[in-house]
Amino acid sequence: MGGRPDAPGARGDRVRLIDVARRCGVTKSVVSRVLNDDPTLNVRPETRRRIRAVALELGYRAHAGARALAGAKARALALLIPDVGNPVYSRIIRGAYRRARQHGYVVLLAEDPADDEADESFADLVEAGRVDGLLIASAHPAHPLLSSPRLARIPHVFVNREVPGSGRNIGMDLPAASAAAVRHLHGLGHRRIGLVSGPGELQPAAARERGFVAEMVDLGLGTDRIVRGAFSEEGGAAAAAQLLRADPPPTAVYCSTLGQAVGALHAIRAGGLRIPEDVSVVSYDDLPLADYLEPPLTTVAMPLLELGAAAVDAVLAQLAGAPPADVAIPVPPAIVERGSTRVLGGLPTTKARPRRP
Amino acid sequence: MGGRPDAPGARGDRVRLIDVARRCGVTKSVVSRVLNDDPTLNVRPETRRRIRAVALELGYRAHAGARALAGAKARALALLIPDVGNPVYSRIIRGAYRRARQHGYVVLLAEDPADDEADESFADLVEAGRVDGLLIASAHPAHPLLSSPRLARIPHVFVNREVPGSGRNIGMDLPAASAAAVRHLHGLGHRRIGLVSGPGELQPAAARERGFVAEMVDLGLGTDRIVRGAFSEEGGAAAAAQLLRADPPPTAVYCSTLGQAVGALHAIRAGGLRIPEDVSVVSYDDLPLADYLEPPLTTVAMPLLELGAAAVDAVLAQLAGAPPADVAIPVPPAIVERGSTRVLGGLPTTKARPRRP
DNA sequence: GGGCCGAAGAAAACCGGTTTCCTCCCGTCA
DNA sequence: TGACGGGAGGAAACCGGTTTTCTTCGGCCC
Repeated sequence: MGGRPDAPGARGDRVRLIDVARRCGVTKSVVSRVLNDDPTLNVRPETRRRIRAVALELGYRAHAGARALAGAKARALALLIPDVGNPVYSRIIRGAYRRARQHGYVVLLAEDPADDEADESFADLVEAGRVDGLLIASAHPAHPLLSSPRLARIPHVFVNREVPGSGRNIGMDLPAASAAAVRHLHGLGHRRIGLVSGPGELQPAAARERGFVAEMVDLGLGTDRIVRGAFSEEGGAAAAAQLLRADPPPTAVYCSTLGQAVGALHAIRAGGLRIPEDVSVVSYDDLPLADYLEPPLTTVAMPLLELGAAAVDAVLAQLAGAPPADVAIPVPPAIVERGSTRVLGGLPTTKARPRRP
Repeated sequence: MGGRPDAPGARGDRVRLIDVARRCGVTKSVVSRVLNDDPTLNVRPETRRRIRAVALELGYRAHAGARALAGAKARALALLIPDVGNPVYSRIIRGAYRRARQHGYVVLLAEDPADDEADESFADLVEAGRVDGLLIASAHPAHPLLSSPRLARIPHVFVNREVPGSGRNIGMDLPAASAAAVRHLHGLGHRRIGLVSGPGELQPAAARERGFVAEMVDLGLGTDRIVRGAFSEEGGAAAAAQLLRADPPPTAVYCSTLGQAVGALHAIRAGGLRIPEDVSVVSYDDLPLADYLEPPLTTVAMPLLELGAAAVDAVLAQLAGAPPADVAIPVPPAIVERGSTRVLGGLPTTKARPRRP
């Protein structure tokens, strides 16, 4: 062997495929195929072992750009969320991260501008070849991306807010969530149950509303106490205030988001009523914050980690060649009981018969 | 011109540099240099114009991987945040996004595991060549990355939580924030002011505490009402409860995070006291949620958008060859007055003094 | 009219992988 | 003994940019 002009850190001290190859006395093609588990490759187990060991020892990591360039996958997915300030997404994000990592993928989080900037953002990620697939959280129907033909060229799914007819929806059982809330309140003796719903054009708002209506009807209750408001504290406050103006007012309110519930608590109290003595409140979305509201809020917990994971699975399936398909998360919603609900007219301590007032 | 075997979408219908070049009748080197504003290039203005027009028309976008591979920059920065569920980061994120975009960069958000997985996460982003620089939000002193020699090889800054001595801190005027809160309370007549502080080893907690102490001393007030708790609702609740056990208890409390404030409101009420009649509460961090707490929370608003933008500027400066340097955001904190503070003994309705049960 | 110069662009090497197609060698079988 | 076959790995093209070096051409000067 004549000298060794190939110091490990020849350039920029990045460990390259060829560094591993040289150190093993093989060519880079073999190393590449071993590390990628190419089934068509024939090597001695000993060589395979050695390559793996050296790669590990040197801390080799493929250059994502080079890999993407060579026609292989970038091994990255983008998760587009509309508002990074909304903690609802944090659990979805975590679920997605973990599952992606298990598959050797990275999830890049991006805040989705959802306006005319959206195109730019999309181009930066997809058309620049940074990612292989897209998880789109909470796309509203007017989202510019949805009407762009460019979207069709990359595998993608919709999470947390369905796009009807897309055949790419990863959804939870939203109607079941509403039904659970209604049943819970009904079990506590409530009959006049109001709904703080979301904007009519948003699919998940509509789904929760449908579930609410269906369960109310099933229980033989009236469905006229429904007010729609924005998915925000303000929206919840306004909607709740309007519900309370009904005569007779509801004895219980179900809110479509935790943000709305925060606003509703505020409005109810502003109206001179107590929670839960005068009005019980249940909210969709279980978040840590619920524990620290006044009073702590009873919620419907959704399988968000599973949702994120399932979305990753679905995109990876598309990448593997499968046609897109809707996915329903089988985990059912669960009521998390806290202090904002109470047996109708019941004392804090008594056993109160919930069934027939 | 013999036929045209170069259909626009020769492969995978991606518009390549060479597609633009052919259509302009020049070579790709010229196109590349025009689009990157290479000052050493000599072309006719007409050619330059034509190239730009064609690139735009075709919607050309450079492949990030190819670009990174060719030794140029990937034009992406990673923003590592410890908890995507924490809305504090959302404004920093937005500030960073916007500034980065202005410079033609993309910000990739990643949740920083801050444990043994951190290495993997780092490797996935940095060593895979996906990003050119790192914005590290809220690194705590024991963060595995800080002790890794690999960090030194990539431009990076610390945001929102300083790493003493790193010379890479992008910081706000934390002591000024505390001072503003204290002055505000002092102006309302409060003298016994408590502090719900954060974990002692966290730099920002310490900074806020220092500012608090300094201002209290300046005003000739006692600084013995300081309790440290975790940066969480639980931590705030526990710390506030302990403050209230003092004799005499504080008439006002300043909390180091909004999460702690939520817990503190809870604990204060659980102790049978009213806000703001019995205890005034101010919190660091102004977030939309503050408006909807019971009562709406008076806060100290920090220049978070500016912080994110400044962090991007700093990393880009490092990329351009400048040595790393600490940066102080010049924008001062501002008090946002809401319902949780009141003149000491002031009486909207009554004078009530539940001081001694 | 030849030489020189600068403007305008062409050519080619290279980045670090992936992948397809070869080659070489050895054992086996006819 | 020679052809064959498969195991083990080598060689090279290619991905889409960037960057350095080279060429060509026209005009100007002497």
